[in-house]
Amino acid sequence: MAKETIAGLAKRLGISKASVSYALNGQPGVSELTRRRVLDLAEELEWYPSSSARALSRSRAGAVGMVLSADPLLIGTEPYYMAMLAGIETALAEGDMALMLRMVGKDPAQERATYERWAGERKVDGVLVFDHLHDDPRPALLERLGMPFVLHGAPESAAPAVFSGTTTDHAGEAATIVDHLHDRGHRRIAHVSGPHTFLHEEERIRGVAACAAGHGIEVVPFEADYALKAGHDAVVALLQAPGDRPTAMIFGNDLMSMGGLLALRELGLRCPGDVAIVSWDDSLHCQLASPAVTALSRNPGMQGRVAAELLLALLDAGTIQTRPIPVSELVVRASTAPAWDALGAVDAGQVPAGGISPLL
Amino acid sequence: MAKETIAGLAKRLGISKASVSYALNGQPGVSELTRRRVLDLAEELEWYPSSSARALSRSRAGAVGMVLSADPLLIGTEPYYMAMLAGIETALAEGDMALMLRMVGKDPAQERATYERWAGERKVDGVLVFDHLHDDPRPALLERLGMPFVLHGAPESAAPAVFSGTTTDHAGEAATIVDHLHDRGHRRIAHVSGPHTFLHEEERIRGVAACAAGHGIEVVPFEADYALKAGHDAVVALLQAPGDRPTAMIFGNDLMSMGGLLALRELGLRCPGDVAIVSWDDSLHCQLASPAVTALSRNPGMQGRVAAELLLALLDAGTIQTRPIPVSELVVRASTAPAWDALGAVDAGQVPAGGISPLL
DNA sequence: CTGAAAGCGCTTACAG
DNA sequence: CTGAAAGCGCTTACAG
Repeated sequence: MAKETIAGLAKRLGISKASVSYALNGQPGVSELTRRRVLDLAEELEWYPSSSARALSRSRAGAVGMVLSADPLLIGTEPYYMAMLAGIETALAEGDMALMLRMVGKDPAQERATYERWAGERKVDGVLVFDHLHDDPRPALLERLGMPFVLHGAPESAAPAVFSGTTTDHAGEAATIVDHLHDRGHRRIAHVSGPHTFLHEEERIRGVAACAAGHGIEVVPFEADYALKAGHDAVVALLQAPGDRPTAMIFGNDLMSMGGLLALRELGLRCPGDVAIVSWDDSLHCQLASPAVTALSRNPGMQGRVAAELLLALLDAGTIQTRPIPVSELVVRASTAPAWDALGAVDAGQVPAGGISPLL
Repeated sequence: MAKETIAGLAKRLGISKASVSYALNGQPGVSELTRRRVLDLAEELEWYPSSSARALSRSRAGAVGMVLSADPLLIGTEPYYMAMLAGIETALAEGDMALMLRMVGKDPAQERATYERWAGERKVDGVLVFDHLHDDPRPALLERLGMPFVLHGAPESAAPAVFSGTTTDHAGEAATIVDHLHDRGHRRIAHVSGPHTFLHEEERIRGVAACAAGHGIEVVPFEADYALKAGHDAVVALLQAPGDRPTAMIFGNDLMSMGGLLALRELGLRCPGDVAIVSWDDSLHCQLASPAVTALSRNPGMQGRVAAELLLALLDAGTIQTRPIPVSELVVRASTAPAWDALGAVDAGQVPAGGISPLL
């Protein structure tokens, strides 16, 4: 069977190609009767218009691109990405847009080359950009390429009105975490962040410092790189440093939190007895750890959905807008249990009463 | 600046569109000098041929599709998928093919509808199909749609020569696991598998049974659904059942293994002292657990790469072939430590000496 | 080796 | 409301 085309349908129905097209696209110019006949025939034949022909004549690819630029190892172990992808794809599908995914290592040149090529080939109609960097070159590049984009996770303060993006209240998140640690009696804490090149890490650091200052809490900052090992090494370094040691530590993601926990065990320290832990990102890892780790639940699926919806609005209506990501919620677990509660859980690996069921 | 086209380049160079096209595509029909001039100009202008125009005239989309059909929750927490995606995308990019990703829930109708639409719209040139089912309707559907595909993970026994696919030696994997447990002295084991609708689970069950029979080991089969809770509940059910209880358990994936571990803790049982555990899938969860869980390392990234390469070969040359996935390796950890080694690690949560460093 | 022309399968003014 | 025609930007026989 030869592939059906719009011309074939037209001939079968004894009408013109134009009428078929109008009928298919819900445009005026055809009678209701004709429209129904076209639609019925298309369904009967299981026929769909060719996407490339459509793309060519409409000058619209019908797809949105996304470059995941991170250490493949990190991407594979960070549940964050997959959950966000799911949110993005679901929202795009509802808007009848396909998702084109490209994974490159932590190589800015490749990400840049991908955008240039996509723009040149008009392969995608827009892109989703993540992990806003300090002095991020990507907005300017995309602007120059004429490629619509949405920047996810810009700080509220730095939200420029010239392009679409989501914003996160990093200071608010920081306050949630620091307030909690203050409540638990901590007066000296360490903050193991991700690389300072990420704008959101700068904002978090600022937020933690500000809130801690208000409480009279001392903060020891420590820059790391989101890897498990980095969390481990940070703890070792922090605890070997001269001076009072911190009684609590904030880690920039779940992987580093796990590394930190491992280090504490190695050093024979108890969590939360000797050092409490908070993760700036929740995941199954935090839930399964012993002790389970208190974490900021950022709902990556919903974040992806919001970003995707902004891009759809930009492409459909040219609407440039900024939308705040709903505030994250702190899920309190055993790793920051108050001393008296923690008695039964200080030994890493002991499960505090009631610490399991919420998972199942 | 108006968008450049091939006609524009031709005019600038004073040659015909055809020559530009030949030069661009490395085809004969142009002098080396002309070819160079074309390529140089394209690079200077940062110009790329329109993908939709190309797709239309070549009748080739330049993209490959993949539909991830699983519980979003599972997908988000199963590192397996992301790692495989990375392998797939990398291989496709090398073959100059884009990856179109669609995520639908565990809904066969949606997966089917996606294939029908992709085929009708000629949106992708081929698809990658995963999780071979018992009486899987997808091969026949794709065949009918004329959509090239590669089926990943068919059992070696059931590898039909009519379409491309990768095969896994499930029986071999089963033997690796069962042999190991036999070595450790286990004579009664439970096998908590995924749903029997998956062909690979049937094969695993058969393989475990066969190998166990050879060793005189008794196997208690138990069907579950890959979720954390399922692993937990399986353990509870298995240990409450009358008769001798198993001294070791095999879980179909890492999530169920974690659930199983939680259940053991709840029940006050020791691992591996009372019950040893093996996971039929490795991941960071297995590595971080206490005790760390012995697991079959299946290298999802490489599996994705192999499947993608088969699809590229099929699309480029029409080559239908079957390729075996290299055998998986068993990573032995504390959860199956021999009794004497395990003395220091029986208490879930205690870290066996040397159990941490390999991670970091 | 090069040029003029048809074709890929749609969409969209423009007349009727 | 309908039809004939041009156009989207490439590729590819077919003559020269």
